[in-house]
Amino acid sequence: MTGIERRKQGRAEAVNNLKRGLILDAARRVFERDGLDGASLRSIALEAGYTPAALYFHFDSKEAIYAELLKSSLASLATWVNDAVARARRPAARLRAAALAFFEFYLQSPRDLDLGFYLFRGGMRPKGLGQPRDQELNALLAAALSPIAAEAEALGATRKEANLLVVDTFAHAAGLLLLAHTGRIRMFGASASALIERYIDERIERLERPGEAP
Amino acid sequence: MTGIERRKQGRAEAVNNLKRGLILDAARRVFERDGLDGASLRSIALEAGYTPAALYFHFDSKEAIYAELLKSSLASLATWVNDAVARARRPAARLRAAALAFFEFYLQSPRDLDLGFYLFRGGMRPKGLGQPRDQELNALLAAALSPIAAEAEALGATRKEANLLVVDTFAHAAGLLLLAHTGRIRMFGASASALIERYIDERIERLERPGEAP
Amino acid sequence: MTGIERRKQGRAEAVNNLKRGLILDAARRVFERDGLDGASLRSIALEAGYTPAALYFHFDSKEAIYAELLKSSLASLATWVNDAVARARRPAARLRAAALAFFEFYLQSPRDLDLGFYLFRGGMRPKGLGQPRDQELNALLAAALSPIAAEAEALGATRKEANLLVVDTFAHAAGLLLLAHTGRIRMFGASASALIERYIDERIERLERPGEAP
Amino acid sequence: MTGIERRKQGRAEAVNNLKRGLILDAARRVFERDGLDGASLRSIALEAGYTPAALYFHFDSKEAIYAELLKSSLASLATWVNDAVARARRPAARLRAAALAFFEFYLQSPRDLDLGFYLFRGGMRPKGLGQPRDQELNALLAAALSPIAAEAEALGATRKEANLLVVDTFAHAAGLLLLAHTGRIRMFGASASALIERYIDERIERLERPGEAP
DNA sequence: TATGAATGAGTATTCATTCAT
DNA sequence: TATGAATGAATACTCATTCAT
Repeated sequence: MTGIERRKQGRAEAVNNLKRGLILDAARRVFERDGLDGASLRSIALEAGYTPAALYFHFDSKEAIYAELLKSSLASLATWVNDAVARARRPAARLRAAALAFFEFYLQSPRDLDLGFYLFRGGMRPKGLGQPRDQELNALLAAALSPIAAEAEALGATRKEANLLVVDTFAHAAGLLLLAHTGRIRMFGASASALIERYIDERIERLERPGEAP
Repeated sequence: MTGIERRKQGRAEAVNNLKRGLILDAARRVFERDGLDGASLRSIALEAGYTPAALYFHFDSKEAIYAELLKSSLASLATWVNDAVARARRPAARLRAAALAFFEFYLQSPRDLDLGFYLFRGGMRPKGLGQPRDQELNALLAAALSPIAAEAEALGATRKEANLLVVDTFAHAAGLLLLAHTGRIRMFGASASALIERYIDERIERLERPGEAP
Repeated sequence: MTGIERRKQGRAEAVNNLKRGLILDAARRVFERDGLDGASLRSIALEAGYTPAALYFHFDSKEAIYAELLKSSLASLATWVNDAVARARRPAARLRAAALAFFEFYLQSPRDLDLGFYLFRGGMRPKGLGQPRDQELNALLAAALSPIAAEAEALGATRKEANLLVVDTFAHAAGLLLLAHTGRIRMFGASASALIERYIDERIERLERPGEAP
Repeated sequence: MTGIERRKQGRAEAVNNLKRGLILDAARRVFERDGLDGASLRSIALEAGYTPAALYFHFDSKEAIYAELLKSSLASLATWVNDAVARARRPAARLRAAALAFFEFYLQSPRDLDLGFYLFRGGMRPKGLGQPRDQELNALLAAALSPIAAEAEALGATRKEANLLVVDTFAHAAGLLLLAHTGRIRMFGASASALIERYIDERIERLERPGEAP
């Protein structure tokens, strides 16, 4: 390949990625506007200024678009969590930061939560997004949560305890987010943020208290 | 209205309720068989031995059927929780029983969980099931969870603390159920039942430990 | 059922059959105009003055419409052949009449020939019109051809010889029709009608000539 | 044009023809694999290692590819028939060989028969493959069948009788092939090969019997 | 109370073809 | 010569809902 060709191809690839990105942006907007069920291939295409058929040059199927959206959502999540962790020093603070970052990411971005639930819903029904894709997304989620486990181990937890802490934290956060995003937490006069903080602090305290079972 | 007319009306209403019940049974079966997405009005009608149009004499819309299903699901939940509570004596045991019953109800009945999530999902998007219906369903959920609050107060918690306990328990259970029903809890080698028990026991222990903030 | 109800139902059924008939007529027109490939469900519906969705109340699928068309085409064929046979007296004349009627039916109605080929084409590919339907249609075709076999037996042929005569006649007629309807017979300066007549007459002559193998 | 230019052009043309051939090979494979309806331009292109658009540099349209395929199919047929004729000596045997070769070519190659029917089907509908192409293909078919006529004349038939024999033979063979390839000949417990042989032998016998009308 | 017929909007996906690069 | 992107029209079929009967 000559230099010119290389540059040409590079440019073409860049354009390509740009277009893919624009389509994904459109999908995000439609998704934001009409919810997951309203986000048909057709509406995504129109929002992006394309014919439905045109999307098939950039994505294999509607599900592929969803998967890509989820992937980038989970990537953002991971970045967000890692950034928060990086700003803290001591393990306890880092663990706390990771858990809170996870929670806050979804608290301020309901659509990402919807997407995440979509991933999970897929698992409820047999089809989902296809097994390989599913595993990839699971791995991304696990990666975003991994700092929690890592810092728990740094605080002296066993690998197993650390894993359980991840599960518990995820569960508690997910449940609170559900309540928060549907306005039902107000029914009880509670604040999701306050509750998740309290939950995490208790868990950390117990981790740090020596000579006690977790 | 004459006596005869009244009796006529009473009979008609009874028949009416019976038919509604049969339709709801059919809906439950379809829903169990095909999941939420596969449960079209058409398939519910056919399962019930009706034409789609006939259902509109008994329910205003497809959503109304869903709402009714949810209502009866929440009623079952309340019964289930109350029965569990009734089998225990001391407040701590009763609280424990209530929380575990809530969890177990949904653990063994994924379709009811789907319905519950559907209710909540409705809240995420603007439409939902209509505000009055929403409030009714919220009240039913709150009622099913009320024993938790009641027993917490019996253990000395303030009204506010009791409410927060309800929220926390609900959130933790919901999160774990999500993980359990999608098989993702296996990813972490954890058991949802064990985790919810541990969570509840800790909360109760803290409630009972005097002189400590919850 | 009361008399009134019976009459009501009878009327409803009549209307129903009428509408089915109108749709089939529309299908025939579209088919005539655009050929088999152009006869989409959509175009049939529009031609009939319906929305595509409406056709599904009268037919299960597009293929069901095709099958019905074929069925009625084969029924017409059978009637046509039987009528021709009935007008002749002696077996030889009846056989001749049957074979020529078969040929002429398709000679003057190219679209019915197309439909018939569609039935056959179905057999080439795995799918076809569904096996039960396929067998029903095969039976209709066989029935339309049955007078040929019957009269051959009346002329002294064995069952087996009679069957082979049917096959030969069908094949020769089908081949000539193909040539005729595509105008290719003119290439050879031949007349399909004359050729089929000659073919049949020879076969009959041989059947009648005693002491000779068929 | 200079010599160099001429050689350049010659080379370019050779490459061009080679590529056309490769595309046609791919088309044959796709066609064999997926049948006429499954053979989209897209799948042909992919099978050939091209993008769909690229095929338009080598063929005017999808129909043009089909036509080319047909052309080469008919050329194969002609070769096959001529080879068979060449192996026989006496006119009667040569005629017989030609007719049987025609039949056998299509008996063992259903896809070629499909293509042939496609050609003819085109004639049923107004469009077809375009008149000039149609005539070319007709001529190829006529050429493949010409030995039949030639040998018939060698046996003493007039030009006209010979032509009619070609038509009859073609028709009978085509009809039997239709029955054979759709499995319907089994319905009648008959064998296409046996029937075509018997038919040909009778015709030859009649040709040889002197003093009798054909 | 129930039906059967009908609508209109919608679904994802495929197709042959065109055109700027 | 070949590509990648795009089009526009088409495909069969499903959906919740309405309405005359």
